[in-house]
Amino acid sequence: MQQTAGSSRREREKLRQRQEMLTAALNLFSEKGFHNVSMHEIAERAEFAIGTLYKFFKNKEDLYKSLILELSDRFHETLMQALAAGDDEIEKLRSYVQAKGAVFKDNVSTIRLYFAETRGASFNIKAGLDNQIKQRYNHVLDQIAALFKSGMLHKRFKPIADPFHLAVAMDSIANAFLFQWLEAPENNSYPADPDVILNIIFKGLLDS
Amino acid sequence: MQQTAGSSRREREKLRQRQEMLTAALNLFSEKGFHNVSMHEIAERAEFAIGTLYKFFKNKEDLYKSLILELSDRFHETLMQALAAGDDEIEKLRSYVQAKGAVFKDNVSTIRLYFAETRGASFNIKAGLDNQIKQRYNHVLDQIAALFKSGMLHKRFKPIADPFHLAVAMDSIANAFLFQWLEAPENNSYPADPDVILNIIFKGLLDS
Amino acid sequence: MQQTAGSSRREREKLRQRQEMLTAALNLFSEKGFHNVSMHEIAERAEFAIGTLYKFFKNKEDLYKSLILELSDRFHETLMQALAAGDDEIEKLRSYVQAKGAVFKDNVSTIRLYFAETRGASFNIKAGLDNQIKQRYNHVLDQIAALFKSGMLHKRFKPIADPFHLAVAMDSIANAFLFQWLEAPENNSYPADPDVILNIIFKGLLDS
Amino acid sequence: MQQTAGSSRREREKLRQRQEMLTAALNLFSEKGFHNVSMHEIAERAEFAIGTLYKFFKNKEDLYKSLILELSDRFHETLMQALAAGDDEIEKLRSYVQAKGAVFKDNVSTIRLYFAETRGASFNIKAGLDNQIKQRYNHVLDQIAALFKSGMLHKRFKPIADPFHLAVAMDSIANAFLFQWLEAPENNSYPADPDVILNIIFKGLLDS
DNA sequence: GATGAATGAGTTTTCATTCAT
DNA sequence: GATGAATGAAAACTCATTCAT
Repeated sequence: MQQTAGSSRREREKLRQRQEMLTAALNLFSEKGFHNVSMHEIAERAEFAIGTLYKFFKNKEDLYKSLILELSDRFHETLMQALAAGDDEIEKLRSYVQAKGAVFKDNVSTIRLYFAETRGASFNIKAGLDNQIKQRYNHVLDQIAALFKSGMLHKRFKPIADPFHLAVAMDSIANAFLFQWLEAPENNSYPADPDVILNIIFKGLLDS
Repeated sequence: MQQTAGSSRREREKLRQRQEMLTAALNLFSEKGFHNVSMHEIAERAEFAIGTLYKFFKNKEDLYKSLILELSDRFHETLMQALAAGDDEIEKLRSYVQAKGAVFKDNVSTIRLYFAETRGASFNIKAGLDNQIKQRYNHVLDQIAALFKSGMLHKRFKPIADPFHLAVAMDSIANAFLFQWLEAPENNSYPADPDVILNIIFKGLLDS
Repeated sequence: MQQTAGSSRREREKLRQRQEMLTAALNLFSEKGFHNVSMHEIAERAEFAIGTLYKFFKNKEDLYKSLILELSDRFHETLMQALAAGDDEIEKLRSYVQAKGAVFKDNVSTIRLYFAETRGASFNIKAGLDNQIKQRYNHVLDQIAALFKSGMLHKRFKPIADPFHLAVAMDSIANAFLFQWLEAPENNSYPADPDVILNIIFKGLLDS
Repeated sequence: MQQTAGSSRREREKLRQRQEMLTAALNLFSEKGFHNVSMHEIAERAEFAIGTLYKFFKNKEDLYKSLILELSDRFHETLMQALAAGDDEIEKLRSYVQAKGAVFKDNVSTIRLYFAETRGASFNIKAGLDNQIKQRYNHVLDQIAALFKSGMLHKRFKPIADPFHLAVAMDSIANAFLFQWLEAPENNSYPADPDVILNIIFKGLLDS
């Protein structure tokens, strides 16, 4: 028991250290990009010795992948929960769009890094990572598509387009608006008001 | 005349070499990313000595910027022309969406690199470049927004949303669909059929 | 105590390594000149990896400056001490000339490098260094001039020339004789016998 | 005849071109030092194609050596003539010291380069050059020494030191004063007034 | 004979990674 | 188990030199 308890405290301590390293890495990567950050820099920012960093991550790529995966995990969970909240399809979709905006606002630097990855703009990392991220992303899209489909089945939405296409469309508009907002926060209503997005997608879907 | 011809042959020869270098660089960058490609590699792929490469581009960043600017030029022109073709707003927008799909299909590797830049996912390059690209991109968006506005003024479209937002939305859907297509060409109708996109945007704009 | 000792051993070890690098650099520079010696060469001669060299000196110029400054320090101190030894002005000047000869004999390769710098023949290094060295050199000359002046005030020397000019003259003769000796040690009496120099300068100064 | 005339005009033209190249090189070398000047730079400054430069000098070192030798030639001649002018030993020596100052004043940039070589401060150039220069320099020193010797033989000078030593001493004082003047022209009497130097050397030699 | 485009060896410097303490 | 000194492969870039036109 003693042993187990000790070991689990150790475990917790380890996890905390790991988190500190990942946080340092996240901030640095999002400030300067993967290739412009050195392992020494990360170790220093996290206040660990370089050797200790390598005890936790077998190399720079591994550290990067772990980081991205962790972020992906967090966002995925938040978005999936949002998709579940609300009574009908419209409410759920609004909840999703709202949650996405909130997550974005609260994690700008994180997001920039995340998009670098999901947008396929990152050549840094040799495949493999891509796939896990994409699968999760597709999972979200599938959920959204399911809502559109359900809405159509229940005749709440007109069948104006393939549900999956609608999911992709709605999410891409959200992303695009978020980028717009990133550059000129004052001119953009989105992360504050989810209906800007819903309007565009729904005006056609709903009877008028 | 002789002289002029000779001189212009030289010029043309130079341009051809420059193109070869840019092409080699484009392919390598889009395969592996800016930081994972060395100048030696580019020189080798282009079949020139490293020194010759540096005669044409004063450093790696200059080469990269030249490349991106060149591509941006090409796409911008094509898209602007497409926006001008067609009798009414709808035709012009369809023409744009179609042209965008075609350009994308014909320049997949080019595009991947281009998106890395326009999507802001690149930390590689010190500002400056960003701005030129963004300006051009905004120019296109403004043109599209103008079409939506004009359509609304002429009562052809319902004023369901801010015209610029609609422009951003439409273009982001196109981009998103293109990425989908990139990953699974067989499952996606877009680059072939522009109406998939127009449907989503227009169903709300038109009638009912 | 233990701690302090350990830490100071580290320090000492570091200093020893630094010295080894500087020594390797000194020998190479004095053999072949700043521009004909590569950092790899220095690292190799000092039996360190190139990266280790850069841990100690942030770049080639820094290494060079450190080296010159270190040498300058050493010589300056020795010469200043020599100038203070002896009962009267003549003894002090003889002591200086003797010390200078001894230093030269013991540090031929060092000296060659040092002269390259003090003689202004070096375009290698961007200002700054020059100034520190020149200041120190002028400090020595001022001391020597003060001795001549004092000798004149006490009527021990005839006022045949400006004291500072005499200082410059005496030191330049010493340098010139040392160079002569460098090329043909057997034909030259100087570094062994300081009076060869004093004779020339003093025969006019002293009553005959 | 025709041929010869043509050829000799050719010859003269060639020499003029060579001079232009050497002049360009001299200015650049004395501004920035041997290693900080590229062959392209020299060609450009001289307004010739790089290939043409290589027609005249087989490589950079050859160009440098030619330049130094040419300068050495010129100075040597001037100084030797000065040594011959004047009725007695004192006049000849004064003439020499005066000529040296004048040459220096008129060719500051040239001189800087020349000293870099004669002072042994240049590691740039692999031996060989050194020797020719040194021989010429020693030739001058020998002439000066001969004057001191002659003066002693004729009882005009007291035999206070070895004549060659005196020659070295006098010349080194001249050099030293010239360097002092280079740095602060206003504080130094030498190149204007040769007697400052003669005073120091002669006060002991003459009378009293 | 002049030209200057092309070459590629060689230089400085960085940084991921290892391993003795 | 943590540390950080040491490593050296690899990158960007320069420039003396050659040679086809």
